[in-house]
Amino acid sequence: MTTSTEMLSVRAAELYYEESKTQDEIGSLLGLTRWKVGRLLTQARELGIVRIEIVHPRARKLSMERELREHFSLADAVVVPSPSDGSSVADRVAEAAADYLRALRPVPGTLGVSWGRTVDSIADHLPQGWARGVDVVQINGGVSLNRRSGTAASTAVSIARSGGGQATLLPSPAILEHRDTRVAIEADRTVAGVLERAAGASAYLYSAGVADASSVLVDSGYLSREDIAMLVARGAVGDVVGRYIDGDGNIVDHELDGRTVGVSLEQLRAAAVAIAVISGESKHAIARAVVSSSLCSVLITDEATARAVLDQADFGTTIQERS
Amino acid sequence: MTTSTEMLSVRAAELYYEESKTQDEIGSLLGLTRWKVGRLLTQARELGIVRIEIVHPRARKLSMERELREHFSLADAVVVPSPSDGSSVADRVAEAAADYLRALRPVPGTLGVSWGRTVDSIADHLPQGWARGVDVVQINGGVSLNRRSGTAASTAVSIARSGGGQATLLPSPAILEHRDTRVAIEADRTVAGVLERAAGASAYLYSAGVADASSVLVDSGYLSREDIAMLVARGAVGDVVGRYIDGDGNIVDHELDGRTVGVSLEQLRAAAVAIAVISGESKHAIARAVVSSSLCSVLITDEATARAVLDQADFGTTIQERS
DNA sequence: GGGAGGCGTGCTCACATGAGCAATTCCTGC
DNA sequence: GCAGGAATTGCTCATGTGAGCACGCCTCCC
Repeated sequence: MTTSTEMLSVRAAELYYEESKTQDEIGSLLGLTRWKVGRLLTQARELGIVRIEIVHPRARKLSMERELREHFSLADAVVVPSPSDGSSVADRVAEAAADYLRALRPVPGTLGVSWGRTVDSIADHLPQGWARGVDVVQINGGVSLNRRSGTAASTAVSIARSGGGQATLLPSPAILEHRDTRVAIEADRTVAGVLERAAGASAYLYSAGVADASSVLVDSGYLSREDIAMLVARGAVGDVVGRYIDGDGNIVDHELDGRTVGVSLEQLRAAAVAIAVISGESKHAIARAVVSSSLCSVLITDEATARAVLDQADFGTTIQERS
Repeated sequence: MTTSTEMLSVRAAELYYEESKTQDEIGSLLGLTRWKVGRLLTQARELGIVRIEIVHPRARKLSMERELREHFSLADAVVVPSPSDGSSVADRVAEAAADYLRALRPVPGTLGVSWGRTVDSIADHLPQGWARGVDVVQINGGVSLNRRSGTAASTAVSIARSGGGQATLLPSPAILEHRDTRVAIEADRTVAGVLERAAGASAYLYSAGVADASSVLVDSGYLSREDIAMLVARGAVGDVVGRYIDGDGNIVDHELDGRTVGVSLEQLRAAAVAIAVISGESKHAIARAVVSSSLCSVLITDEATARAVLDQADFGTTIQERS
């Protein structure tokens, strides 16, 4: 019985979706009433006999977005499908982030941004005139120790320029050698002013880094490979605005954190709009940490990362990760 | 412009097919009229952004079936999708053939069948009582030279038994050594009677063989590897009811054909219902030959073979195959 | 044997949708 | 700058479709 119903479902689905016949026609063709055909089609869809797929580089996974919003009380989520061809996931996610910013309402008067490859790529994808009068503030210390210097600044400036506003840069290293220096520099009028602007931003945009030697913070000379190894040993999964956190979103090394300049994690958590853009195989752990510890109100990511985040959620948060 | 319309199509398709929202909900969501949304969806389907697929082992490719019917004036065609997993295509095609026979109307009073792996597999898939009172006649000489003997008989008997009718076997070798012997045996009252019944069958069911050393005719000792090599050299692509034909459906070796017992190709061509069941990579050429020379009125095959047959048709029949 | 409950079926009705058409806009060539 | 034509848009209307309901059948349990 079941098998013959299934066969009818298949035939009905073929006639309906491939031959675009009406349910009535299918009914008389298969000797069924049109309501029966309707039910068979519903069944075929439920059983997954009929698979409807949206294939487009800029398609999104709305069902996963909904799950993310619900599980983690996010204000919003954007999930980009993992590409079947080899094209770059990071690029597509950056594009989606640019789209999101562009459509963000209310338009933020001041946008706090971090820096790094991801944010830089988002800046590249923002078209000229994506907004009118969006000012940009850096929310963590810039890179300035080696050849890479200037990237952080150019990211912020580029976003501000295309958004028709002014960029305010944070004239400070990301991490200082002594806590006292950090306190001193933050007290400096210029820096204090920027941090104040940053604190008052109407939206934040940032990414997250992985806790390994490939980090931009290592690259820039702020941290050594040994520092990273130590952080990992203490449970760090990655960093957000230069601050290393563990799987539960807690600061791993308070001494290090005390030497780090910029917006605090508490400020991010309290923000109305905090957009985290995190993608890629290596960033699953840090994405989980960011989302589950409410560091963002909006997550923009790829399908694989979203699945990793949700899978953890399904098993409950009590299950510990094996290291 | 085009790109933004495309994006709207994608968004609309997502909301419609994944979120099952109504078109005017989508309209108000995207700030469009509901007619615009309808048009976007049509466009999305036409552009292939929305891909609807029917995934089921017993699904069929109705569009290819239609093409086959139209290109080759077939009464009917059945095309089974090529399985994505490793499961046997031959088996699925045999199952489809059994389904087809079962549903065939009017029910044939007498069914002429050939023998071989394919027909045997079809017999296996016919359920007990698939018809009431279908008599079966063999349409070509049986296997009788080696251990395999009996298969041909059992195929026919099995089909007849499950179809509630009697089997009439053709008590003759498939190929004789001398033409005169063939004439003599065909004149014999018993054999002549069977051939007459075969000629009067209301439907035929047969497969086709490849012209290579793996042929059942070689296996059974009727032909040597050298014979096959000679046939191939003369353009043979395979055999139908023991008769070797070239790409255009012509008998390759009239001398050999004169020694072959059974229904002639002309009889098959003239038949109202001649069901050819041909599947598998190696049988593309013979399938093309059978279909394009009208040896069957119904083709049952797999997707890949159907595509091969149709591709040839698209290029026109004038293009010669390179050997 | 008889009743209760569950399941499948056919139907009504309200809603969703596509075809076809007028109105508008946009473009193009003069 | 403007007329003509093509494309696009909003609409009417007929049709297609799914939700919900009533009926009958089957089964299971008393």
